[in-house]
Amino acid sequence: MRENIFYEIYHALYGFYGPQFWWPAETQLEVIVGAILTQNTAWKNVEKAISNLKRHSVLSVETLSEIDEGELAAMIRPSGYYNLKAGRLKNFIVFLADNYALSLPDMLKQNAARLREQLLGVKGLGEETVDSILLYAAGKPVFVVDTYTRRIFSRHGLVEPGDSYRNIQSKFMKNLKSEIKLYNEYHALIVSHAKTMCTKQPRCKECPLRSLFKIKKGE
DNA sequence: CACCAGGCAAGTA
DNA sequence: TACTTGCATGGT
Repeated sequence: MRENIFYEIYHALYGFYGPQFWWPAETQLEVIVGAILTQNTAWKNVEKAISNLKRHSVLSVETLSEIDEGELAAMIRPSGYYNLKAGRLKNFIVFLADNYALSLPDMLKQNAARLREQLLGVKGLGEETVDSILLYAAGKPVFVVDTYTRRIFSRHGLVEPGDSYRNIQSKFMKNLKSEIKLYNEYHALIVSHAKTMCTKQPRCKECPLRSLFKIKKGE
């Protein structure tokens, strides 16, 4: 009895890259801030921005709620789209104040489906950002879909290129047990794979997925 | 020099 | 509904 392909890929990636220890952050707030700052942005630039926030001691709910948006924008400048993202961070803090009295623990205790809907209502938080918060900050069993997931899995014919976010997400969640650790590692492994192998050396001999697929022509 | 990176919202047809 | 565009820095 052969396990399904979603598990096979997971085990192949895990065996090759090992545990990823995600999310790279010290606190739950740092996960949330990082999730917003990394939107269409290299993580290395996000690290610089977060480092600035720590250096100025503004990586707390209270200080973020009080800091001037322009000053905040200046600090996160290295992460790009800094005016936009300063506004998005503020939008989140205002949401937290209005709905959870600025209590991050209270927010993270909320029912996953309800919290997802609430966060999607915050301007600047889309599906990937929200699901990253749910999984990596709140510890909810929610699978995170990103551009790498789309690229790799559509290339291998497991999802359609035009599939909606929710559609792709449900394919993973139907084929995998609802386990936080599994979802955590899987998404992180996809990112690691995409960064280290997939884009740089497509179909190279060392690819851990090589034996699992007959790669479609054209790429 | 061009291109991309752990997206999202708003505008257009 | 399905495209297109603006947002912006820093690395390759």
